Amino acid sequence: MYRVINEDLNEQVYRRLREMIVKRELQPNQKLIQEELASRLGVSRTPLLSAFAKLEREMLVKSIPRRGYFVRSITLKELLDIYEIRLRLETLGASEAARKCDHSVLEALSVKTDDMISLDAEKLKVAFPEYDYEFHTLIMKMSDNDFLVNMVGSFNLVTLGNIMGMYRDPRGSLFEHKSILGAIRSLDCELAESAMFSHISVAKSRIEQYAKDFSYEAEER
Amino acid sequence: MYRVINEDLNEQVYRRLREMIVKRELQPNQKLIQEELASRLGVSRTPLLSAFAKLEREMLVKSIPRRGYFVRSITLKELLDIYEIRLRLETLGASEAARKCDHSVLEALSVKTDDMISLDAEKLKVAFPEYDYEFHTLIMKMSDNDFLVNMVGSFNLVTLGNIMGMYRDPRGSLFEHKSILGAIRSLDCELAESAMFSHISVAKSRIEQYAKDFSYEAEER
DNA sequence: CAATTTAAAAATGTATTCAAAATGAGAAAT
DNA sequence: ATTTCTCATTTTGAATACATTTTTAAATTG
Repeated sequence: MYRVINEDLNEQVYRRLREMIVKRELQPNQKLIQEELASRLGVSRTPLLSAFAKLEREMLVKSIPRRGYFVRSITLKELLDIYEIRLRLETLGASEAARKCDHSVLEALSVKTDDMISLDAEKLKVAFPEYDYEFHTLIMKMSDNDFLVNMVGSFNLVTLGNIMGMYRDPRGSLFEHKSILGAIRSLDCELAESAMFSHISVAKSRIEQYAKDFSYEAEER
Repeated sequence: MYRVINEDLNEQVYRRLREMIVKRELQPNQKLIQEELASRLGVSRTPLLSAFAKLEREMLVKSIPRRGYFVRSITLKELLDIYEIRLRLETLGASEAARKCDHSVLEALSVKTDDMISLDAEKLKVAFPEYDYEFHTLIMKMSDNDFLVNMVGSFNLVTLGNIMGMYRDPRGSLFEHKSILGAIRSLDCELAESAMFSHISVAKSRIEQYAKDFSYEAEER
């Protein structure tokens, strides 16, 4: 009676695998041995293959025919390429979000942001990545452009898996988030767009800086 | 001996299905009966399911658990949403293409464009869609941002399937293409970006106009 | 001892099978 | 005549089965 089945195994396996990759339970470049993974997840290889197909299209996994599926690793160049795209897409999203602003979502997000600000440094570091993903995703949702939600979602996911542990000061990001939210609240499209632009620009240069300092290893393909 | 196997059945089936959808051999909203399709393509349902999974992620197909897969139909709103995204992404691509210009690709594309211009109206109408897809794809390839190539490719595909037969005057597009190519040839990023912007803007308003004139049917979801 | 060959084991790609759910046609009831 | 119910048929979801290829490790060779 209470049961809701709008998710089949395919979908569940897909979500779980995605999570395992993003959280680095599955290492970059690691081969995904089908039997092993399937029994680990308690399913057969069949739903696994559909999940691989989806993950391949969002560049989280790579297929080499007859040799198997591998967790895709991202080079620094690719990470910056993604930021270049985010810079274009998320500004569009922010602008549209300001136009179609849903205040209940907006206020919920504001509260969450304030909550994060009041956390101590240690807790913040742990909780930030997931919050950050949600922040960006929800703003895209406010734009009411499903394609945008989809694409930005999968990019942020790729980003997420790759910048874990290279955040500098999450607190700075939080204040940038607040100004983006402020612009959306006042329905100012252009301001929202430029606030988002500088937010992502900062993140991007943070990565460039990090790459210089710690010579981000460019994994071969 | 001559055989090259870097494509498995999954990939072949995926490509073929994609083509069938874009070329309207499979109608929007049509249910994809697995056994039937599988035997039509001469494969089992297994590779079909992987193909569905990929097509679902690029929004060409929609899954309703326990009921099946359906060819996704695109509403006018969604089509315009896609154009909004193309406007952001392809401008980025054009700008980068001008920065990293590969002259051999550029000249090949220029020749092709001139060839199109010299076709008579009837032939042009037939040949244009495929050429147009190639034009936009190759420019993204010149940008050397794989993610961009991927995303724009799948969007243009969706577009392609939906604006077939609603082109007004392909010849106008061709001259816009020439000015984009000119800007890239002279390595002028900003000019390339703005030329691409106005090209896509024109296409977008053409669609808006078409929608007004012929009341584009907004298919229900 | 390194390089090559060979044979066994493991893993992949794909088809097949089977249980559970959805669909559809006809019978019964209102 | 329309709705509801029943049951056979179709279709899906997911596991299993099997042929082919890849990997591995041992055995052989130079």
